[in-house]
Amino acid sequence: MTTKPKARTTTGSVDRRALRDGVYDAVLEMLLDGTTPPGSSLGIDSLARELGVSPTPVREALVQMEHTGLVSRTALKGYKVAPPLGPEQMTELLDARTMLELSAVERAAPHTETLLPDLKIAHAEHVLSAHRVRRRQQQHGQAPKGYADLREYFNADWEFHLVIIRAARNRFLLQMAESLSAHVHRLRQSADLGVYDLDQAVAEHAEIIAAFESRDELAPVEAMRAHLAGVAERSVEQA
Amino acid sequence: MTTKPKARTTTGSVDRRALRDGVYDAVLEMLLDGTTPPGSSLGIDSLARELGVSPTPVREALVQMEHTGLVSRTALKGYKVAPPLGPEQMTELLDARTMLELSAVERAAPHTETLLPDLKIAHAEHVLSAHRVRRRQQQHGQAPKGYADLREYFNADWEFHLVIIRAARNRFLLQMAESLSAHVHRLRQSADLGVYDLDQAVAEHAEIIAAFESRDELAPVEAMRAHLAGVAERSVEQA
DNA sequence: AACTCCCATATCCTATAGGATTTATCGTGG
DNA sequence: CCACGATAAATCCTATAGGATATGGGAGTT
Repeated sequence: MTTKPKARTTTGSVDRRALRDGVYDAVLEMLLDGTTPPGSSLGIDSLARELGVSPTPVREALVQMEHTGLVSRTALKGYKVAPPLGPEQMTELLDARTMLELSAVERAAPHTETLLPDLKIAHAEHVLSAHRVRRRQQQHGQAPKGYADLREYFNADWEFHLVIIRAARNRFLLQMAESLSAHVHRLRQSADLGVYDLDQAVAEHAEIIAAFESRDELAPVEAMRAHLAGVAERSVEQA
Repeated sequence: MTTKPKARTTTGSVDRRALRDGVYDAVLEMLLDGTTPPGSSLGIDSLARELGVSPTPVREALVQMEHTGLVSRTALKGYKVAPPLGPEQMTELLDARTMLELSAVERAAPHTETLLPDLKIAHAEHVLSAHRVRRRQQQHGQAPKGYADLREYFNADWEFHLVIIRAARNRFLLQMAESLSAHVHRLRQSADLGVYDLDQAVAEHAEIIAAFESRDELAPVEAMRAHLAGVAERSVEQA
């Protein structure tokens, strides 16, 4: 499996991506798939052999991933998959996310004119991927099990939020949001959501857009607050 | 040549610090001293030779430092010191910090009883280091030039804020704050503050403590807001 | 039977070497 | 005098090897 020689040299492409970025993506995919149980040790040369590279880029990718909280390192002992988020940690995550996104909406409101087109595009992508997931679910009976199917939907959903955060014109807020994104994804992975969540999320996103279109200063904040409250409710519902 | 490349093994402590952590601290110190001009390239094996280690731990330390924003990496080109914060970036930083710390104060208010002792200790340390800096300034005439003298004061000041943020009992907020700390330090380094700022900061911190002691829910938030507004005012005053 | 000590294996951490790429310098032509 | 191209040095990126350390199992003792 995955025994590709990687075509390492002289690809002539505009990639400009070092090997460590590719390793980072591979490990991230591996973690988000949920195949690796939490607490299992991530051996460096094990990953190196598995990916067909040397330990050095693997080490760098793990260092980069350390700050996301998905892996934890113990000096001279190695890396291991971080334990799953407990109930109180989940509450903390939702709380921090709410704080951050509400502030972002406040700061994005003055730029509603330039924000709305991008937001509508992101919403369309979200709706489309939701349709696709629903179609897939109807075909395969239920529970597509393969997380890769939902991956596209999650990205579209998160992209909707990112568009708003980008409109806040504050790179530190954006940095914080990206720092939280991995945890948000992992939280949703653990919560085996059903098909109803899709409809509700899409509807709440639509209300956020409507709130922005109303040109009311407070409406978007309230719409986002309602949406995140719904997300929190649906998340703890699983636990 | 202030480096001790030897005798790092089996110190008996529970730290278990690998070499890459030491390199990280060394590079951080180097950057915060302000001796390295922004935009200058940080050669990997240059640092390796300078610190007396191999390139591998240097590389890992730089990867770890990449996410703080103090250094920027271009694939296949190397690392360089990040450009200094422009005026709008400074505004963004203060804005993000205000948002974060006000939220932290709100969440810390319910735990005032356990918070106050630690806060008073941190405040005492802050006052002490302020005295020390003032004494030093009176001796050396003015402008201690050596940033290392102010380093202790900055840490004490920031520790005061960290105590409050820790009391918020939200590890993601704390993570965000630590992510911002490097930028805050660098901002203060560029702003060559005078002795009056010390008194004002100490006074405002004391008012924050008084606000917590008043057992009023809103008072601490307002006190922190006033403090951060003062910090912003004194920062832009330099530009 | 339970505990301690010791050793073998696996892994991490650091150092060194080689291939690929970028940047600087120098010479030549317009 | 300026622009352009080729060569050379420096640097980055990756691979491999060796020393140091933690973990697991077995023998011996109480």
